[in-house]
Amino acid sequence: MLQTSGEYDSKIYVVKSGLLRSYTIDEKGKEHVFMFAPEGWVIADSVPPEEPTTLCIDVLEDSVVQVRKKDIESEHQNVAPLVRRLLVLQKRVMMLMSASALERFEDFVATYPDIIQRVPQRMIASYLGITPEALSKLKREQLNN
Amino acid sequence: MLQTSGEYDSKIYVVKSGLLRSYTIDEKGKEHVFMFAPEGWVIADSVPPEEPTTLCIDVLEDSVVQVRKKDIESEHQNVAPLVRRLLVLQKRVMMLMSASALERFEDFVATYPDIIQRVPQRMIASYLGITPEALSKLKREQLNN
DNA sequence: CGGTTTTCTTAATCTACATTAAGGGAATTT
DNA sequence: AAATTCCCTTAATGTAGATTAAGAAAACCG
Repeated sequence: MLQTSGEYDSKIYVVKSGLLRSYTIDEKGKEHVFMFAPEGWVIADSVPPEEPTTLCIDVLEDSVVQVRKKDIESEHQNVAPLVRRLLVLQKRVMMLMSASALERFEDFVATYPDIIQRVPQRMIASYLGITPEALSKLKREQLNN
Repeated sequence: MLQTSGEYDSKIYVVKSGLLRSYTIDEKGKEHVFMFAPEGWVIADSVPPEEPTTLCIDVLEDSVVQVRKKDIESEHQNVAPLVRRLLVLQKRVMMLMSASALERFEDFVATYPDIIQRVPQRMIASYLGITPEALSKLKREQLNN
């Protein structure tokens, strides 16, 4: 566990190897996966460091992680990764609003084929915004067609 | 209409006055509002300028808009607005995944109280990811409780 | 190894929201 | 002012996915 919600002075985690995950826990105790971060990725809560975090970040595999301070100054040489991240989130929002669970699943498989092998189904379901039961049904229907 | 999907060399629009909107149109011809941008806001498609746009951007009120080139270099003095935008999208994704339509509506009203007055209900419904009919019902139930 | 825990699946029932259809009111056009 | 168009609402019915409950299969563990 690298970060729970409500903490201050949140960091940026650069994944050298392994697999990290960020998520929230709602009032009913249900987890909602925000993103997965395999090697080469960066994961962080976008809140400013002086505000309490909303995301939890934990480790799904043995990992080597570089912990970096949120320093607006030191980041300003490259906005490119931030814009890339914006595009990913833009697409995610549009998929959640306009695509069915099956379409979102197929897009996820196509976009992150390696992650499927490495995390439990229920976390993929959570990322897609559906229950593990619904995902299980989806996959069966996909096979029968 | 400032931008339709499929165009190249997309711009950044800085809203001096008035109200802009970005959205997609799906295969069934249905619009999905991605965001509203009143005065002081910036609106853009996050795709790199050499790739085709996915969003349409149009004008909901008479507006004064500054059109800016997407120049990674010229932007790099301030990453703060990009991080702020990331936080907005992070929250939007989590709301779409974990909150009911009513909760999303109440959050929208609390966060953007001025926008409600200025845009048709069906666009707010679209932003929330529901139909105008569902929003209409929601509001009635909200009054009766 | 057997026992416990976690993960995944199946199936029945339920519910939030979509779809379809219709009507009414306000604004705009002729 | 009649006609057209746009916007919002109501209500009936339909459906994707949630919930609940149960069992099977795999992973973990004493």
